[in-house]
Amino acid sequence: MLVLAYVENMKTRLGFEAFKRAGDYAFKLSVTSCNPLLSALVKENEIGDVDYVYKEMIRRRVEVNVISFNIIINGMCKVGKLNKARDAIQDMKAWGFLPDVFTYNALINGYCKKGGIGKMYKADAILKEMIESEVRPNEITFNILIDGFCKDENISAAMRVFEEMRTQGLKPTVVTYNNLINGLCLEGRLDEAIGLLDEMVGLGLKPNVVTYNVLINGFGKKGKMKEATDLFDNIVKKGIAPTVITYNTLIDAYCKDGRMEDAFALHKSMVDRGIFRDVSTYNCLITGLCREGNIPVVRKLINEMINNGLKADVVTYNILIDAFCKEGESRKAARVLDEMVKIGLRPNHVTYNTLMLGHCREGNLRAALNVRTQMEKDGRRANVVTYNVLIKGFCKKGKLEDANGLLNEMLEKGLIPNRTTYEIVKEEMVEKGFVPDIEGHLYSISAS
DNA sequence: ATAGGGTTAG
Repeated sequence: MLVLAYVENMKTRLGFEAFKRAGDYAFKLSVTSCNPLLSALVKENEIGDVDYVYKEMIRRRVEVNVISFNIIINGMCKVGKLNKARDAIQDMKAWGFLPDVFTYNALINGYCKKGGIGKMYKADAILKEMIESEVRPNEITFNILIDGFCKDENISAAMRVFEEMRTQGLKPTVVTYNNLINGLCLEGRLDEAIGLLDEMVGLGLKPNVVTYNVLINGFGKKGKMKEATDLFDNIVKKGIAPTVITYNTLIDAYCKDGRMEDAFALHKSMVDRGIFRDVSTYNCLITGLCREGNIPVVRKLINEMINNGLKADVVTYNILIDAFCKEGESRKAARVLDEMVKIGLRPNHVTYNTLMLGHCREGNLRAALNVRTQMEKDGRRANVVTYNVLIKGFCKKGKLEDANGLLNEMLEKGLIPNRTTYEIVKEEMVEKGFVPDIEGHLYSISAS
């Protein structure tokens, strides 16, 4: 069977083409080749093609099974198409398949990852729905929830899920501990993170490279470079192979600490270890160099990156735009944005917001507003950061009425002000005697 | 032939 042969050889595109060529002869296709194809497409994030294969499987009357549905539902959840996932669950029921633990885990994971307010509440509701349908959650279900609460900066809720998991007789795994350690690290609670590391070792669980990566990241972010470096040395001593992420994490920490020589030493040693540097490696180094104003070496690095077969990505361009803006060269930054569009990269919210911030810092509100128009033409809607940048820009120019108008506009659009919004309004408006329409509203935000 | 964790920019 051609489709399966291609997919097994990691030639997903060819497998997909063979699927299309197979025509209407169902006997040529079976679930044993369609499911691996679906699975490969999901891994490559080709959700449009997943949708196509799914519809065609139904149309051609390929026999589908519960695994087909689970792969499709997981794919939709991974790209945040939660409503589509729910539709697929209706389809699977109509076909006589009941959702199982894979189906529910995919859906819970989708809600945990999608972000937005109340997402964990929804994830919790699905857990209840799952239990009511007599599908038992497994350790993966709990790991997903723990990670979700940690990313929601709700460690205490994550700890409660951790307890619940044990009550259910499920044993925590390395992933469970990694999630919790990461949550604590991101909150700067490093002592507690180390406490959990000891606890997991005490239980006979072996920390893996991810455990070390999250710890290195946690200590690095706090500027505790001695500890971060020791952890890195520990990995090697324990015979655990560092990955490109381990290197990137430590390189980034050195760069932020202004230790560019140490960062470049690591960058060099990656070659000796046979670890391929990726765009992130270069982006970390370029950020560090830009901060030092060392543009000649930035150029050299970009050339090296291209020679290694890597291409600058949106993040690379965002770094360069930010660097020009910080030098008071927003017009040059605008040209960098044009250049990225020319080579086929689509600017994201960060790109536009960064450039707008640069214009605002130079007091050029017109240019900032033009960028906003450009961003909306590009189909990127203004977000909270966009408004924060503009509101602060107008305040700095003494145009408090306009800033007040922007605040109202932001609320009308259903955007939720964040802590930065609150601080800008407090420092730039309220403390200067101007009372914005939504002052009371903002106080309730700052309280939460 | 199906699920969970780690790095970068405002």
